Amino acid sequence: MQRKRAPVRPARKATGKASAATKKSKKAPSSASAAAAATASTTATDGRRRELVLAAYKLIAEIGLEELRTRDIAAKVGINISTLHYYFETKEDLIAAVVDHMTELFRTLRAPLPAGATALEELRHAFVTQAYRRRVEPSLEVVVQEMMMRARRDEKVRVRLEQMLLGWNGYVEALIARGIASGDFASDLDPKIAAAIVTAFAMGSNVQSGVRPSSFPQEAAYERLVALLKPR
Amino acid sequence: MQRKRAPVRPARKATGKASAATKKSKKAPSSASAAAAATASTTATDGRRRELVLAAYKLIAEIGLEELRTRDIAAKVGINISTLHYYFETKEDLIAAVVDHMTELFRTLRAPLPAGATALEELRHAFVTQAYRRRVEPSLEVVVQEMMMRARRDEKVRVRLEQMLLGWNGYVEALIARGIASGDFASDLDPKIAAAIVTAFAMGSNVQSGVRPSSFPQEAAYERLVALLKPR
DNA sequence: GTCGCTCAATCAAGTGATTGATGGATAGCG
DNA sequence: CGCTATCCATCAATCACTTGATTGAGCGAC
Repeated sequence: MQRKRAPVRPARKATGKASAATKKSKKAPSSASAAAAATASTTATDGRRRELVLAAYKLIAEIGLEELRTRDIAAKVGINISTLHYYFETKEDLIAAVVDHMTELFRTLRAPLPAGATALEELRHAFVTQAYRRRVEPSLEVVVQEMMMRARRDEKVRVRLEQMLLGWNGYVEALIARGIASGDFASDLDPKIAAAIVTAFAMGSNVQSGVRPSSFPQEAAYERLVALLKPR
Repeated sequence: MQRKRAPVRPARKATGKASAATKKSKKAPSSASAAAAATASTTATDGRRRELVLAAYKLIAEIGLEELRTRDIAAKVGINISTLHYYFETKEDLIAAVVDHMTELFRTLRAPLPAGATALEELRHAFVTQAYRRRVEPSLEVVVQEMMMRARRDEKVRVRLEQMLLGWNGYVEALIARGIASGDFASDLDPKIAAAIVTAFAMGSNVQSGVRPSSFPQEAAYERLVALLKPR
């Protein structure tokens, strides 16, 4: 974003272009080779990409995007900076890949939901899941918030984050709609609006907890909010 | 935070210490001279400090803390970098001053509240104020969010932000307590918990709106949330 | 004449990215 | 099978520029 220096020496430009073109098609064979090699694939090309993404993800959680350096990411993986640039053309690309990883975590990392749970139980469970994420993967909410900030200026990040938020709101919306139908939630609720309230609260609650973790009554507030949605 | 280089040449160390000591006492005469000189004070020492803080504040809103550079701040004011360092020993100090300015804006920038408003009207008005701030000072919410992120790693910022959040929550809490007493809000509400819900929602609502401004129903959600607090 | 304010010049440590080369695996050919 | 042509993954070295901070001097005012 601030580097973008024009190529100094136009030599080897053909090779450069070729490598760039190759890189695009490199994502494809990953799943294929993984399926074929089963166990040994973790050290291959796909493994390196993943290692870099994981290292960047952890570093962002530790020191923030503001102080994230490509050298530190490479060092954490134990490779040279040029090797990092072999897998990701720019720092920006790597960050976008981190957002993908983060989104995947956000989607899959959930506390187990008892089968046959009612809508009310499932909405309560959404909070349990939030606490669960904080316990087993405390980096996640930090990285999410860092990316929210970056989304303002980085288009790649914005697009991905928008999808994540839409998916999350959609899930909660469907859940509340189901709860209204079953009588768990007040019948005069608009599912979309109620979902906006719940997700905005959850997000702002995490932000405030980041600044004043001891004095913000996160659990009680969520519990009370869910209760407010019940029929009166 | 990442520079902190030890002084290269220990020469003029006494002067350095003296200037540092002088700087602390420099905040004091600002108000005194301002009161004395009335109009001409804006160009004096106090004016420069203020100019720098305002320039930094605007730059943070435009490009974010991640890409904030002291050179750009100085250039925006039209002065040299060393002059910036004459007023603020470190970048960190300047940022802390920006937080103070931001907090002051957050406190004072409010849509006019009709006299004799009920608690319910005043809570609604809090949302009107939020919209008002977005209109007359759109930078504010961006800077607040940027600072929230930085608070994790910058103690000076964290302390100031914590105070701001406590003040805000306290205001809403008192407001809700008053509303409960007057019958505007449900009697079974815990003011502290309800305030946490309202402020967390407001904050998360701003964050989501930053990423997906068009699709997030900010107004309707706030309106509905306030309605949920009414007696049933 | 000294005190507050300012700047040109410079420092030292970065900072993202590039280059050219190298060891090793794989494929192609006779 | 043996030999070479590619390609993949990697790195040391370096580029061109950035970045927060410092120094020492100049200038106007009181």
